[in-house]
Amino acid sequence: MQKQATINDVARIAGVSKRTVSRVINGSLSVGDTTRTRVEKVISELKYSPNTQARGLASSRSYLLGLIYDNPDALYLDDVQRGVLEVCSNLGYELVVHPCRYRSETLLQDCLRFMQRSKLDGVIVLPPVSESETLAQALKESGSAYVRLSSVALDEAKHIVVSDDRAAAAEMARYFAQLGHEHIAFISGPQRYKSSTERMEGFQLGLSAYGIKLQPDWIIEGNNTYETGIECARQLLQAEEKPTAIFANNDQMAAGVLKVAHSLGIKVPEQLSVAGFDDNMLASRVIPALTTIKRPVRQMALLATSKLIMSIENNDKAASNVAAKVAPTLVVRESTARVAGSSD
Amino acid sequence: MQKQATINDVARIAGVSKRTVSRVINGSLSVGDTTRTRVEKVISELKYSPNTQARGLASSRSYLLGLIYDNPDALYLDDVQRGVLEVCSNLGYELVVHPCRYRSETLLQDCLRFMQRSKLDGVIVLPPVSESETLAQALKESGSAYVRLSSVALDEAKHIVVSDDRAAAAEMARYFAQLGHEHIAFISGPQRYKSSTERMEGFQLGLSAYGIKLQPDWIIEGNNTYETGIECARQLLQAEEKPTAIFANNDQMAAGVLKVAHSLGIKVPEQLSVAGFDDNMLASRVIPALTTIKRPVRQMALLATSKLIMSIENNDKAASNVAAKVAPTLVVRESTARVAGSSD
DNA sequence: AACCAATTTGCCACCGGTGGCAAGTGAATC
DNA sequence: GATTCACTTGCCACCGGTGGCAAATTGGTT
Repeated sequence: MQKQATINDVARIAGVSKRTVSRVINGSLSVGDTTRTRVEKVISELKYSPNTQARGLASSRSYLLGLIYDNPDALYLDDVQRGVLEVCSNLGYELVVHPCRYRSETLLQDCLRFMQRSKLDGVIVLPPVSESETLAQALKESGSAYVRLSSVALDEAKHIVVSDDRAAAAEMARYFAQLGHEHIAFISGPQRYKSSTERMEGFQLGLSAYGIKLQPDWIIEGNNTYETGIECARQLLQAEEKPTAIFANNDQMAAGVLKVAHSLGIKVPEQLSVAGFDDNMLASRVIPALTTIKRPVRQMALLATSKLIMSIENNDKAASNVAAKVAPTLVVRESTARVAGSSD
Repeated sequence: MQKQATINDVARIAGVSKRTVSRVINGSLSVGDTTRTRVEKVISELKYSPNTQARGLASSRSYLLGLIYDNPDALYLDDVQRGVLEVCSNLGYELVVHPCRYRSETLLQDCLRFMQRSKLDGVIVLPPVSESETLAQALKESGSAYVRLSSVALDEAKHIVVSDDRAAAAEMARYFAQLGHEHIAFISGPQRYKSSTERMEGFQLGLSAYGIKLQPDWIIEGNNTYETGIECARQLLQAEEKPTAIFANNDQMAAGVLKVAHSLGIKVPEQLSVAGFDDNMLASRVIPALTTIKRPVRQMALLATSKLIMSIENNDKAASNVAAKVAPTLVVRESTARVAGSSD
């Protein structure tokens, strides 16, 4: 357990003051070339690396980012995290993960406390927590850097990355319509989340362009889990009159639909078309592989992190200039087909 | 952006010295009851919470734990992370995640640098990085607290949580044998990882108890991904002579087997039994649902984190006393059946 | 040679806590 | 009433950096 070299050691050996060493570390302009070289040499010889806590204490920077989320799908979280970490490690930041309860009364306290306890330089907020305007407001007021991921443009460009779920859902509608489906059901996510309502509205809008209307009893609300996907699918598929196509708010629930269809002996896609939303790993693993909407999660994470770091490093304009919107795309696989008995 | 209360504010208002406030915060015994109460009142009125950086600087504690891993399965990582976070948030720690490259030359530097840069109090190391003895050695020498997750007991009890994958694989062997299978193939993980060899050896050992021997050309090495699962399954199932059962080193590869079997028109489990290892979310989603081995990942994470925090808080004996071993268990679902044509 | 501005460098206070030790307090003991 | 001792409390230095400002150096002008 050898002791860590300090800035004083470097200063002493290089024969300069610690203030100068500090300047070298922080890439200050006003350091003579010879001095800089000498100091850098000593730094690398001593394998010196500055104490982040001391640095943070003095400069109120921690090089720590936070990721705030509430019980996300494991696959989604993993994608996001990978993306964020990629940028972080390139730019010298570390990532602290922080689950929380969106619906808790103490969400605000909890998140703010988290930020100040760990002295984070900024946070990335995932849905559905990102939909909380009170949290966003509190973050803004506390002067923290933050970026939200969302399905709706809720904030200024520098604070948000949005995916146009509405348009994507409309595209799925168009695809269904073109396959000749008219009896279509939708398994929605919790209606209290914007991402759910966006997708539903987009889907309805898309269908209406073809004169198709979702019957109210063919809109069922799940909570985005596999289990509720199963429940909703049972309701739909055990009824007298069955839809020929089901669009689920995410891949997990779509997988549930496949399971129920299989257990009822309903052939997918011959008798029933099924589609999901996300295009996560599950979508390609199941049989038949799911037609779905690919959300560019990783890309959103990259954008969000870039924005965040730019706004931390006091370059808000640059942060605003990073693209703030991404477009999910339709991915056609095996779970959808032309409606039985229709020609094109 | 209101200013944060400091220890001095609390001290002034409570009419005590900051040293006393510090004592209250740290739960020191030698503080009078009346004083303590008064200070606590002020603390909560001011919503004071100590600055972790300053605290860390003075006491060399950061209340930050690290999670070190290399490209794990998303589902595995999520399970671990949830478990770790559960303990963390109860005990006032935060978690910093740190992916790294196991096979990189700079693994050691990278990890040590990570630890000292962020002044972590301790780290949890996941397989396969946990199998690196040089890293473990370096951690020990640097005096850092650490706990490894592994399939083999590589370290002292206080530094490790192991799952007995060998025994679990043997149990799968027994199960296969009892179903009457004799023509059995195994899709292994990368042989450079102990977790892979443990499972393979356990499986072989288990089979040998029934006089069954794995033919060399029915042992194929994948790399634990779905894609290699598919490749390996093709090799096995397109051959002249096919196995009646395939055991894959993990669920991802088992899912690949299901996909290939389906595309070749081989019925699972009627013509082919398939089993995986992990029991992650995927296992129950696929059709037919996978028979597999449930690894108590979350439990391992909980144990590891408890151990880690105990050993940080200087109670190594207690850390050693926390159970260090967990037993994965067989979960029978729909993908396995008695071999065709056999009675029991 | 004297002067000046621009550039480099150093000094010292400070960030917000903790640790060691001394001082103060009150009750018990003689 | 004086002495002792255990228990509380306060003082001050220190952790390892950064920021503001002054000092020193540099080189170009007049």
